[in-house]
Amino acid sequence: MLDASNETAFATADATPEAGDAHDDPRAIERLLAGVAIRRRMIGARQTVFRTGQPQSALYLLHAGVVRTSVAAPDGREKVTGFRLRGDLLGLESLGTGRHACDAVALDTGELWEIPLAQLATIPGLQERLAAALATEIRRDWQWMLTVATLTAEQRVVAFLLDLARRLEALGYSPRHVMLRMTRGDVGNFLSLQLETVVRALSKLQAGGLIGIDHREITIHDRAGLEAILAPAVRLAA
Amino acid sequence: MLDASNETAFATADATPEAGDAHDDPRAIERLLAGVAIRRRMIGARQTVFRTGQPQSALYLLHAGVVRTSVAAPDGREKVTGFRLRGDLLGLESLGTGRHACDAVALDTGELWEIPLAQLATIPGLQERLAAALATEIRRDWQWMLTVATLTAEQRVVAFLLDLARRLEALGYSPRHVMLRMTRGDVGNFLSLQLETVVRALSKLQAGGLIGIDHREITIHDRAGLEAILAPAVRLAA
DNA sequence: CGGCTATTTGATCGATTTCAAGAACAGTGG
DNA sequence: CCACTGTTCTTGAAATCGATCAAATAGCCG
Repeated sequence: MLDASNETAFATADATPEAGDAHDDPRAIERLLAGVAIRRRMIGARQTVFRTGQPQSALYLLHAGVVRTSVAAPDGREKVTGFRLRGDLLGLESLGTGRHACDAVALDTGELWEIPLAQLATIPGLQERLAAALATEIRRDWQWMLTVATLTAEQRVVAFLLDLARRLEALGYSPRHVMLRMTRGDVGNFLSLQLETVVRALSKLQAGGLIGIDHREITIHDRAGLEAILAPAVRLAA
Repeated sequence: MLDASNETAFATADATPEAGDAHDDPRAIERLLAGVAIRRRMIGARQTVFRTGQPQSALYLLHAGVVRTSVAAPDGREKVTGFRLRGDLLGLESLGTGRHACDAVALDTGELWEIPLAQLATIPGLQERLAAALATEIRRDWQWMLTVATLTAEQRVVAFLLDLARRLEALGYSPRHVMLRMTRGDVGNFLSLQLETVVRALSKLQAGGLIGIDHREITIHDRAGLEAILAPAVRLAA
């Protein structure tokens, strides 16, 4: 039978969609790449890793920095699909098409490890891990779809902060200090909110003493309080 | 080489997210399975193919019928992630976890081809195709996220109808007659709308002579007119 | 023939968007 | 080093689209 470890935890942590995938050790893929010819690429803020339509020649393992991925319609409508941190693979969504299917833009300076597509089949065990990484991305997307579709503006912002704090903590950073590398507009786009709504939600959380705001540096003062904001939805289960 | 037909068409047909993946011939995977030990499984309306948390032992190739996939939070909040038709693979999102990550429920009678996970590695060329299928699902999800996040209620309903019509046409059905196997509530959940909003949108389209409604059977009277409803967004590009 | 689910339409409400305007900040070049 | 310029952030006020509440009808299934 199933215990609470995976999917239940996944569901409980619904507001932080990636929680259930802790078994995807960020360093697992790095280990697989030992001895493989990898090109390192440094990247500066606002530089693009790749753009929609460009021929895809490699996957990129993000080794440092933060990258925003987004899809866009020809009329300019745009949707941020995620913010990628160290250990995340970029370009997975384009496998099988030959061309990139999204834009990937660095939000600060970073480092990418380039894995040529030609090498993929030659690395033992990588195929299975790639499939697993793709599946993880799908589950992540679905959890955010659920979050965006069912929570209020304030709850979404809280879910975003807690998710980011958790991911940063997993990478060894302080879970209390969340440095936003993206604009309020980016956050809003990701959460399907206007940037003013994000600002208001953050202001309200600050006014309530739950967080501190210093420009892009968010300090989490009351984690339990933040989680309580997500709880009303959870409590309905009782 | 790859011409512009893929991603460009993908972008232009943004309202019908799966348009760009026509190269994913539904029968391509069926061909790969020639000679492989496949168990067929018939399924009736409202029966579940699998549920979140169940051990995953196989992938399922949907050979007939329509299946609704959804994720849920413990408090009952639920999000429909897609409606699967003939040729779609079920269970991809769970690869690497050992347990199913969503619910899959048949909306009418259907037939599933069961591909045991143990067989996956033994079928030549399937690994690459699985990765491609997973990537296609990610792009599909992102396009719907974009659609839901940026279009009005009426536009979303139109996008849904056109997408379904296109997919059914690709399977050999009439592009004029869209048989909805799901409830208005299901459609609304998928589009992040209340069922009443879906009803009103459909009623308005019918009043405008664009479609005909006979319970779950939708007849598309004016395809160009429907596309024009999506056009205002597109026109902004000029 | 019930009993339940699904659909439809109307009326009202409200959370978020939209519009507006000022302030703070960051990057740039002189 | 500092002025300049454009971006980002913040807050207020008003408007709106879709949600919510309500109720009647119609199907469907057993």
